[in-house]
Amino acid sequence: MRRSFYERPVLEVARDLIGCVVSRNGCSGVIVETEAYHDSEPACHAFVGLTPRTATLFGPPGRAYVYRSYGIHALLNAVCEPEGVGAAVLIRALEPLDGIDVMRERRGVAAVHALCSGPGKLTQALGVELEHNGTDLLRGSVVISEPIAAWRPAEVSVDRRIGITKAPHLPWRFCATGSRFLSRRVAA
DNA sequence: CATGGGATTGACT
DNA sequence: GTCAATCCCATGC
Repeated sequence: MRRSFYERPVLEVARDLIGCVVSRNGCSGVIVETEAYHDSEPACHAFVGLTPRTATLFGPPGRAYVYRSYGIHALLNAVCEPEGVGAAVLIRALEPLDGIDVMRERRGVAAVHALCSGPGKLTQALGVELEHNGTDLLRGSVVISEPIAAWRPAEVSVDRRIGITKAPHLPWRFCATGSRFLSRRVAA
């Protein structure tokens, strides 16, 4: 993946990340669900401006933005758009590829479709933690790479974002159409 | 310094 | 369907 891939409008990147591969220390999966966040809308953490928390979001594209959600889960994002713009793509679900037994151990569940079918689940399965905030997704310990040949990028479905109270109507969620590894079905 | 709100998940009715 | 766990950090006094 090139740096320029991320230095684009966050909605384009969110759609194009479907089918790409997230890897971390032997575990990997195909991205099947994403959501876009941008500092122009209130659901984005960067809406409040530049603070210690949002510094990564306003930083260079292609880095990981990892934060703690509900005091329990670490959520993984890919920072987008030029430096100075606060925008990122939340990685919401993966189709597991490699290291499935390690993922099972970390997650405490056996079913493959339950390993990475949610933003908090996939970080637990891959061992992504807050210490990865700000690391480079091109060459860090968490890497996103081009789609593999075996995985045919399906059609992409669009839906409203999940679990937010602000700007809930924006159609900024992207899913691999028909995937069995989503966090939720796409609304009809 | 005290308070309150989550980009969630799993357990339970 | 409901609900609590748990902690970072933004905000306000």
